[in-house]
Amino acid sequence: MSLAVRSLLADAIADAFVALGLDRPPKVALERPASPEHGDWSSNVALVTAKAIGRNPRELGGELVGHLNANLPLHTKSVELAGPGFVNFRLAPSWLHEILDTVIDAGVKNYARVVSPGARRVNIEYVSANPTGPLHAGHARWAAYGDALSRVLSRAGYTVHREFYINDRGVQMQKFAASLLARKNGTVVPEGGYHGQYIIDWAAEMPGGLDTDGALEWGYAKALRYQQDTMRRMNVEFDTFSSERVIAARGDVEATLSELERSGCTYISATPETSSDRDQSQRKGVDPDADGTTPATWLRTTSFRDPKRNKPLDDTDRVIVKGDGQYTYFMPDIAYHRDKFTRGDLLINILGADHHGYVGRMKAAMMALGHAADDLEILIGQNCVLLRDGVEVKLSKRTGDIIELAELIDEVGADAAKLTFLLQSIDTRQSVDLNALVAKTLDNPVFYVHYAHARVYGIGRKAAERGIVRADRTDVDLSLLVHERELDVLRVLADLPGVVATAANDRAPHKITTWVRELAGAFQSMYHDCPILRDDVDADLRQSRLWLVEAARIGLAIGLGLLGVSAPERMDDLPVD
RNA sequence: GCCCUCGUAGCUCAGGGGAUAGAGCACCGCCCUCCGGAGGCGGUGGCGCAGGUUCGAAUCCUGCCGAGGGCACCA
Repeated sequence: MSLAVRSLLADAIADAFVALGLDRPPKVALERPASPEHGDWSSNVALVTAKAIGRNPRELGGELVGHLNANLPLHTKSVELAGPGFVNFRLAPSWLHEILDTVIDAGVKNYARVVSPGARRVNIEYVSANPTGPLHAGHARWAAYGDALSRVLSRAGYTVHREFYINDRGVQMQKFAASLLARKNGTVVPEGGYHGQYIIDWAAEMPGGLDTDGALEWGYAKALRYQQDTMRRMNVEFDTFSSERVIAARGDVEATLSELERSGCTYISATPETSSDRDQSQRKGVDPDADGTTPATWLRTTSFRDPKRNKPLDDTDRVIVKGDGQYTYFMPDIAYHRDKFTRGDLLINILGADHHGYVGRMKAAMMALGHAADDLEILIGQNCVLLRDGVEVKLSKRTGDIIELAELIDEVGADAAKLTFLLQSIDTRQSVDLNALVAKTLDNPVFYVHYAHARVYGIGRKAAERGIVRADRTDVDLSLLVHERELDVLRVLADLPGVVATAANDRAPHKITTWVRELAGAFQSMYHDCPILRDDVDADLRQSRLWLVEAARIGLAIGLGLLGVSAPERMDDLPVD
């Protein structure tokens, strides 16, 4: 596979340094140049190392090239010096035939299954909507992202546990129950209640005569079932649904609080500690009359530093037990994160940008519990803007203006919905035009990729019709594949292991989307220019092309699988022309 | 005021130290005696501004401008 070629060439360069009487370079980078004129593989090693050893980069590069040309590595046709000192390798197509062999040997199950250096047991929490209503279209981005990231990390050697947190206690639940009851009884929805149409619909469904607790339990069960059903219909999976109630009932909150207290990271005060308090290491006394506030228990979140930025993780300490003895929402959340560490050594949370302020304090809390700052990774995604007729649709359960995720899936299907949300980085705000997504589905990129995959099966069906059988690979001469379009497909396939590694490392599943679209494009071009089943195609060439098609199928299936998108064998609803 | 993310083609976005910045849509040309044209080939068109680091910056750093989101003893 490409990694094999890469390390083979890197070793050859390192050997060349030694042969020239120089120290072996600490690192030899090799990359696939953007322009084919720069060869198949390129190294900047001369540029990087020249200065340290007091040499001119072009001169050093020239010597390396000279040695490499006298001792050509496997597959290498020639080595050239270019630009400011790049060492460029021009390879024979045989390196791509080797890729083809590797892809077919490894298959969908094992090709591009890589082991990341940082791979470990990871717990990924995503979506985690409050059980007070349906999932809406705004949740879709996190569902698609969390699901795809889980798949990518898993292929990169992580052991993945997927999790959904249910906030089934607290005032939101009370408001939800009160809103249902108000609609049921025809009274006015209370201040701060939920106004969505779904409340009206659900209230009609709800049995009569329930008290607040009864309505709460009924509504909770309804919302949870509904959300879980929606996730299933989107093919988004979870291993665990964690209930705040269960965690609290187990006594985890108290246990966590006393652990924090024992750690010495808490203090009791009416106001947050100031730095001078700390310098004098004195406790601020109870100061009840300052402005009527009573003392609370604080977590010293400001005393932990972010090692990456070398800055404090938080700019003020945080209350965990209020003056009235009640926990803040933060406290049970800490207990939940503590619990998650039983199901992973690395925690990943996927949250919307509106939760950004929460990152530092939770990392600090985990450090107070003895974890490293890097053991909790909070991935903040920018929110998604939904447009209808070019106008932004505001989503709010409170005001009642929501677009249900279930409806979105009804209209466009799970695949189109997911791929749409996986087109771009979560660092960028995404605009999704619902009209375009729904009405112009033919423009949706999922169709292009699906079509490529279905076309592979189409070729298979056509071959069967014509009685053409693919021979054993050992009887097929893959070296007949020399057409640029054929080699392009193999070049893209060669990139996949690296793409998987980068996507995992950067937590960026959209890189898989970019790649799979590229493969689909290379395949379509190849299909157009390289006939396979036509009568005028040489029988041996046909056989090698059939194996190339199989490799493309494997790549498409892996890519789609990593995105959680289906890989159809035929396209059903062809337009009527 | 402070913190986070983003500013790349008319639009939606890739590219996130490397040599001539890519794709889709839109627009303009071609290509159906051919394996599914939901396709293929080509063209027009772009890194917000100013400094800095570097052999090399769309990419890293600083400032400014612009967009979005945060800064509770609410959840």
